Amino acid sequence: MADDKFQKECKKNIMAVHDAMDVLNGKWKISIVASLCYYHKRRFSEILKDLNGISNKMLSKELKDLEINKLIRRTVLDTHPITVQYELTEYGQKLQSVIRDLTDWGAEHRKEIIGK
Amino acid sequence: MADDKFQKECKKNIMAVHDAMDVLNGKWKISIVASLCYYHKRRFSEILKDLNGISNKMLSKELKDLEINKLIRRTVLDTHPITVQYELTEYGQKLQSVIRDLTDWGAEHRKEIIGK
DNA sequence: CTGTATCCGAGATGATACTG
DNA sequence: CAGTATCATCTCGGATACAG
Repeated sequence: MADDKFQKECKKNIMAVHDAMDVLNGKWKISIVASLCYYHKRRFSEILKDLNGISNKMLSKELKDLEINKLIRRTVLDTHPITVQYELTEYGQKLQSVIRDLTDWGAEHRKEIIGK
Repeated sequence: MADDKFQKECKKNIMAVHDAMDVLNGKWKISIVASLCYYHKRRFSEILKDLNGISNKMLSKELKDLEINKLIRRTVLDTHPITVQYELTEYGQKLQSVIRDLTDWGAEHRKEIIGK
């Protein structure tokens, strides 16, 4: 029946969200994606400053995770000393609408919190 | 200069995202919101089934967190035995576009993964 | 500058049993 | 049915020092 179809649809959608969050878990990943989403190209030390409170160890680990999942691309630049540039892959860029929505919501949320 | 303004804008956006994720942290919160987003009204035991692998303890805790942050509303129904209904608040409903984007992305992501 | 290595504690999460 | 209580585990994540 139609109810059954609705159930399956919901279940599938919820699983999709869960799959997405599997890749984006952790305290910092989404913020990192956000940084690359807005700056487009960004260096290790720059991202370190973008995210208030993250340690270099965590940033290193999270970047590695994101790279493994093909969300970001890592490029070593031929400078002295070496610098490394990160950017979203075409695939990672598909998260832009998510980031923008979250930005809007987060900004509103901040107002709510401060308002109290 | 304009560059300065751009910087501030980026920083602000990244902070907004981080604020949003502060409320939505944890392995399950976004999936719970997704469940309520698609089902609109949902009972404790139903959500338990929606999210594959969550324990009742975690669900209880996450629901409490979400309620404290005014994202969901908890209603005790006068049935025998008692049943409890959860739903998004008007405020929580503002996350719908985030959820929908994540659903789309997650579905695509799943295809990518399975494709390998 | 961009990481890695190590140590450590706190909190997140899970399994199971239990209560109103 | 909707949780709580308890215990065990495991991962996250910070601090610090070090390396190429």
